[in-house]
Amino acid sequence: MDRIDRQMLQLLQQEGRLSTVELAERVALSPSPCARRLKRLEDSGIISSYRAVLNRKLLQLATTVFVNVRLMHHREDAVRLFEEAVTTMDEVIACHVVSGAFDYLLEVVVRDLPDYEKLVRKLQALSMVQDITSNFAIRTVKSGTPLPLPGQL
Amino acid sequence: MDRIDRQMLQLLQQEGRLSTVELAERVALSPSPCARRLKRLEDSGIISSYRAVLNRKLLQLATTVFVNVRLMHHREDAVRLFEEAVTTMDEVIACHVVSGAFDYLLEVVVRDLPDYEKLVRKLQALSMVQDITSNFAIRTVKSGTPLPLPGQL
DNA sequence: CGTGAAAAGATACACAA
DNA sequence: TTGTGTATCTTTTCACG
Repeated sequence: MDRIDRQMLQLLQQEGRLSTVELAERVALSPSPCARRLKRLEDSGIISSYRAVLNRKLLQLATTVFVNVRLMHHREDAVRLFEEAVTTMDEVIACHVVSGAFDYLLEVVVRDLPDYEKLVRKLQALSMVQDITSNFAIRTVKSGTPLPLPGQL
Repeated sequence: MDRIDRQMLQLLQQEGRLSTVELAERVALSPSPCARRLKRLEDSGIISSYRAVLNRKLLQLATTVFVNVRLMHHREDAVRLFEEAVTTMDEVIACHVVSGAFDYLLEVVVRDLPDYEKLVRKLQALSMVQDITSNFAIRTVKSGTPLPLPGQL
């Protein structure tokens, strides 16, 4: 893992469909070693996948909400059931166990407020959920930025 | 925008490097119309980009923190300067203006607690920042899930 | 790591249904 | 609008220096 690997990762985070040849040019390498490095990065799991990024506005999914959830208690089965429920909800595109006053932070993407309300009701219907608090994303300043790769790996 | 387009988007959100031919097979179409549709989705901006997704643990970027920021006031120049500052901070991979008690929600990725502290100090050094609160991501239940595409577009 | 050549695959287009 | 076929171009792969 050297400077060139990091450079490749940086580029692929922005243009995931770069071919080996294009990538090679940009990192000033010939295609062969570039392909070898890329394969190594993929096989090792450092590159875990490639994804298309969609425009939410154009898809009428303009409403992003951050929902904080607190559970009643933290018995193992309640936790498991909650996480399974959340996993099946497509509107929830991210879910983290977090420190602080709440147990979970969910990132929710919906079309509009009625759809948001439906989701909230689904969450509140879960018996292990104590309470939830929502914060609407009014504007996105930045998102999906490339990861800051540590320079000394 | 019909069922096939949605199917393509769904697939590309999970496998961004699918070729036109592979994609065509999976949506039961021949390559030509599939390529035409894909081009349309790209040109229209519905597909905004393709990205490689990296494994944070393997890159020693295991610490994700959600940082809430409140500004002193909301004069236009203070807001602009704050957002410019945040935009230049590589550790901040997302930043939203949010409703609720705070003004901004930042998603921060760092290597460890010392690096986290450095970032907090950078934020606190900004004169327009009133206060910040951090919530650590202890565990990620789900993240980067495909968007829930509305079925009736 | 680089070069070169061979093989495989993808894209683009014209035309027909 | 989709399907077929073809031609072209690009990419990938691999052996070897």
